[in-house]
Amino acid sequence: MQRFFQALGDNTRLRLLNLMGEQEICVCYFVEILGGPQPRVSRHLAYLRNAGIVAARREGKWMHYRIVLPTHIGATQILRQTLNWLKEDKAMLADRAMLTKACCSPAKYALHGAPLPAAVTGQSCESC
Amino acid sequence: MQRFFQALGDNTRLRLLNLMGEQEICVCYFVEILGGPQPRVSRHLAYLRNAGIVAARREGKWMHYRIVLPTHIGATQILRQTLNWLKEDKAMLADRAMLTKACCSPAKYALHGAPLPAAVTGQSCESC
DNA sequence: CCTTCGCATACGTCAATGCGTATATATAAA
DNA sequence: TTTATATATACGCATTGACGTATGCGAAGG
Repeated sequence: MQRFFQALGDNTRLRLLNLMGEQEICVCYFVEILGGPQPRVSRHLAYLRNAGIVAARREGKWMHYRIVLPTHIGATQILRQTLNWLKEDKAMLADRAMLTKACCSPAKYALHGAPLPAAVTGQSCESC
Repeated sequence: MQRFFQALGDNTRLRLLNLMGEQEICVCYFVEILGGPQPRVSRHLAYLRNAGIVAARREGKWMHYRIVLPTHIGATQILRQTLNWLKEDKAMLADRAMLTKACCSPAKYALHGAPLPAAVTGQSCESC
């Protein structure tokens, strides 16, 4: 329980969770959107993994992360509430916007050949 | 937001919040029930105060702490959910039980003259 | 006053954690 | 098999935070 809240007590990890939301996301998108060096993203993902909040799936060279809802119902509700809270935050909204725009200019975000997240695949983008 | 979760990411602070619940509690009860040295309680209360989660009120020599619901509705819901989660925990339940029993044997808990918490005042205790 | 009591803070120490840089690992491509 | 790409981990460093002990501060009572 303590560990659960500690995992949520970091802005980078909150950004990662916000980007995952309901869907599975490739690590390369995290790196691109957060903007910092790649090991930072990887370390925070490992932290969330150790806390049991996310799970990883390998697909070729790429790793996809997704949120796994906790076994305890109370923790699940708190996690959902937290994700809803993140939706109201302006910076978090900007992050999600970048994820959507990635379908328009993958080259711009240096995502050459990276698999598109589920929400982007087959989705129309108004700025295209 | 980060700060909010960091404040919840410590077992001692969760115990303090659990004891406060809906009511105002005197610091001496925290010290007695948690069992450790007094500065530990005081420091964690200060942490919660700085995070804006609790507020203090002086009454003579005694300090009373209470939970203040955050201005943001989302944070309030998460805090409530957390308190409900604490209610299911066995150790937390034992803490609250000690608070109830305090009305039966204040001498046993070395609470000589300390003001009784609101929930205990005028409340009948089955073991008396 | 001066003491006592309840609580807060200062101090030093130690473990945990975040960071960037460098490097290891794993898969795919050439 | 060599090389490149995607991700993870190792390392050293700086910061945070939890701890116990000692001390300061405010309020009550002698």
